[in-house]
Amino acid sequence: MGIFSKTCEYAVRAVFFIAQHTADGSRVGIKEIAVKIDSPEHFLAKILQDLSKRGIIQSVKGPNGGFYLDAQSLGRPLSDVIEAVDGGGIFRDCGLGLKECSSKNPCPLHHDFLDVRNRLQSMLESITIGQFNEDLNLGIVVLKK
Amino acid sequence: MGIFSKTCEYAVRAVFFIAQHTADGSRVGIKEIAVKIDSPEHFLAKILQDLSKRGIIQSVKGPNGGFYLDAQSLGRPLSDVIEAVDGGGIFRDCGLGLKECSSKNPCPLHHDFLDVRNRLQSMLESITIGQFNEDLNLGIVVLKK
DNA sequence: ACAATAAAAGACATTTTTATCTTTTATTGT
DNA sequence: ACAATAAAAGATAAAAATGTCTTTTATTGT
Ligand code: FES
Ligand code: FES
Repeated sequence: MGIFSKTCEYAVRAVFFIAQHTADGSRVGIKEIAVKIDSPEHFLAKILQDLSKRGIIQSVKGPNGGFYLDAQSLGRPLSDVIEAVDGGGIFRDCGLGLKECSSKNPCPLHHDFLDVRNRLQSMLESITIGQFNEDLNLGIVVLKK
Repeated sequence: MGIFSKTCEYAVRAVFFIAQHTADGSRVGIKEIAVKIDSPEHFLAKILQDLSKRGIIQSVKGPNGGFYLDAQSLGRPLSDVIEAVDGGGIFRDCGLGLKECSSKNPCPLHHDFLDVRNRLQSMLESITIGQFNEDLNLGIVVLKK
């Protein structure tokens, strides 16, 4: 497994895809998303249901329904998606699994890990979901394979 | 879960503990290790068996037996333990789970992730298992709680 | 040789993650 | 109202990670 859970990877890829395809206010369906980001449809559906309940993404049922992002969602930092799915532990927890991670009670890796975690966090906090669209639309980045 | 699997966390904590307690050539038993690093004994036994087979740590059976580290093992970078347990994916794989992670086929996070991964890797490669002993012996770092 | 010791190995159980399928509910256009 | 649509919700299932227990093998000291 990578840094994030597979569930989280699907979530981020899906959110990017939704952002890219709904900038104009339209919606995109679960089937298309699943195919385009290469994820299992029904599993992804669960993930998006959860994100929808949390207000990270928006959805409407029925004809022409689907998932989309409103202005507020587009303005969220990507870290919100990560936290919603995997929790914020990755930004805070000890790399060696110790319960209390602090400078007063450091494990051998504490200080170095702090640096890595902070970098990861600030990177994911400093860019919004919407901002990725530019690169996606320019075709210089990709969401599949 | 943190950056590493729980299995990997146990492994690293155990290796540190072994290093600290066998600098003089003695051995330390699985029961003591498990208690001191707060891990399930039999599960940890499996992990250490594997590390022993791979030559990352050393072991001898029988009375006064146990686990220890020879000079070569003490000189290994910590990244060797991580790779043995979790594989090297964490240093190489795409943060969004794409199969081919490269600058020619980058996901939206590729460049930022590259930086984070490289930092993590160089940090884990640049310090040897034995080098952690100083801090451990000085009591300024800890392996439990 | 023998008994004690401690890791290695094997078998099994639980939990979490990942995945699939079916039914229900909300929405839309006619 | 009605039929079509698409997400929400529910029920299972498969796979992987994590954890426990028992038996076997190698080593040591006597
Ligand atoms: S105590 Fe381990 S990373 Fe802080
Ligand atoms: S393609 Fe995603 S991190 Fe490289």
